[in-house]
Amino acid sequence: MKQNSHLRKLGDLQLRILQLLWTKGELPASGVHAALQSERPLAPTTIATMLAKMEARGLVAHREQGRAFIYRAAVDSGAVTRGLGDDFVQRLFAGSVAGAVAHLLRTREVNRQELDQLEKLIKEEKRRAK
Amino acid sequence: MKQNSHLRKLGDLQLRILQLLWTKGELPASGVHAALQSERPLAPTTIATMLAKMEARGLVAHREQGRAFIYRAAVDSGAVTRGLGDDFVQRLFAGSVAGAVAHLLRTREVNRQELDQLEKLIKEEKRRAK
DNA sequence: GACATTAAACTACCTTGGTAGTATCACCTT
DNA sequence: AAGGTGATACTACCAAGGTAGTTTAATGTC
Repeated sequence: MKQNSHLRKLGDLQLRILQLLWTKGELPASGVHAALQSERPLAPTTIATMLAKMEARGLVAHREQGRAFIYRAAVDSGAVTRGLGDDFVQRLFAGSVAGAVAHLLRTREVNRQELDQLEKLIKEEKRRAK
Repeated sequence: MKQNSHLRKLGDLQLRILQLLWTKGELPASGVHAALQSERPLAPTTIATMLAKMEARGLVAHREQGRAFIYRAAVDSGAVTRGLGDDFVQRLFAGSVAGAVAHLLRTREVNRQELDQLEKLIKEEKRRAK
């Protein structure tokens, strides 16, 4: 069993950067800055610093192309989502996935169509769980 | 609509203390320390400091009984769960509750019985959402 | 070759959760 | 009255996320 316990905590900016790299594949530091510019008007140095910290933590990696650093994600999207999901379920619902799901469904608006899809998903899971 | 955006972030210790107060109702600082002793062997001063910080943030409140401070939660359990849930859904699934639920169900073991209950819950939601 | 441009490295801060040592204060006991 | 005990107050630190200024290295341009 993979122990992704180290990616249970992730700051907002770090997560956004990872999400960006997951969709774009690779980006120079300046490209990350540019892409985030509209939603987060940060200084280029801020992005560079963050990337360096993230690399030290093993979240991203880079290669050099001339003088530019091209960054890419070094952790899997699924693993991160999984890790943060574990944290959520663990902290608030004592590890009960069903409890977490029930809370989400009960306290939020989910439209008809989505409910249908979820119902179908549950049927599949039942079949699989046998 | 209540905007509980301020309780979207909560440290582990802070959450544990709140959970304790929600179940116990009221506790002196020393009682909080005692109750958490086994799972977190922290100094009494650590608990006291944390409670003070939490009070400054409006998470708990206290009354004095003699020289003892009796603490109680100042925020609702539902509101906190809701806030942290919002954060989870927002950050990882762009606000899609169905997406979050689907991920949780797909990537984790949920036993037959729980799946049955969830199925029932979805039917209820459908009826309500009409 | 001097210079402007651009990207990154280095350095420094602020904030917050978490942790705890030391000081203090009120009360109880003798 | 003196001293012990229990509990909070005050103060200080550390680590990590986040933010950005200043410096340095490489590139292209005139």
